[in-house]
Amino acid sequence: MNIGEVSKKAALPAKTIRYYEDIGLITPLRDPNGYRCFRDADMHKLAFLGRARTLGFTIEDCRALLALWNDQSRASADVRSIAKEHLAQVEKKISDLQEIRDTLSHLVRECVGDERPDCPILKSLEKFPGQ
Amino acid sequence: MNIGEVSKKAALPAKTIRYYEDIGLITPLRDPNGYRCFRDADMHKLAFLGRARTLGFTIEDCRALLALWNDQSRASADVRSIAKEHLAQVEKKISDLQEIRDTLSHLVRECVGDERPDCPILKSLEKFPGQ
DNA sequence: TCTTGACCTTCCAGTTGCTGGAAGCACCAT
DNA sequence: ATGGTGCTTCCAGCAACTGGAAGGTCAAGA
Repeated sequence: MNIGEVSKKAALPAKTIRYYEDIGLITPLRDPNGYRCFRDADMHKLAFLGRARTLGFTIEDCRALLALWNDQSRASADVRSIAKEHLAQVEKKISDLQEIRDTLSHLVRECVGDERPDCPILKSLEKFPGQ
Repeated sequence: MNIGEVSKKAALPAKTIRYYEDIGLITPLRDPNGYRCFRDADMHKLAFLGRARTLGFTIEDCRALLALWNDQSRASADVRSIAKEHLAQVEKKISDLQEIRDTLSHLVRECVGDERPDCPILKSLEKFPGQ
């Protein structure tokens, strides 16, 4: 399989796939003409990567998960701890964003948004953080 | 005021303040010795920037907001539309993250996390996105 | 056979918003 | 004079790609 076909099947841009090769996440073979030649195992890895990335795992998380995936003797607990750690980060991010959303929607609600220059949003932004 | 004092008052790293000058968000004067010399107006702008950034506005948003802030004839509606747009992005991000959290916490709950190599998290990651 | 166009290659630079570090003045206290 | 802190500039790097240039390869059609 050439990169174009793989790109479609794995729903990843060709650029991204080449990048993943650059940083050593995958190692596709090469055809005599120099084209990358992807086997099923590569496809599998890319699908794995695509899924893990959409779940927000970092590239380094992905590298660790791939290693565990390839390790027949891995402990399920190792994988779980990576996922749990990541889950905690996601939850933190959600609550941070919720706080931001609340502040913003409060500001937007307060602002009549007309032609007058008087704007409560800008007024509020003048304040020091935490004040 | 030198950069150190400003850095403390505005709760922004000196590096960040220099960076903001580099990209033209602020233009502090200079003392004869070459040190940056911040006036109250600069402090104000930095406080504004700090607050807007903690609310997740991009630098370009901040540039636009600062311009509106300095524009006596601005319409409150212009500011409101930036804030609303940003609010929509924040809400989108929250719901994306919530979906991710749900998937992840489901996976983590499913996984017993023991010494055995059998791991439902890795199994699930094998699937193509959307399958 | 030639040409066209799609597809592939590599390499370099840019994105966002800083952050770290090196090398070198400036200033103040002892 | 010396030490320590604070200031300056500049260069490089982070994550995770993305865009674009310059060029090789392949299959189909005139």
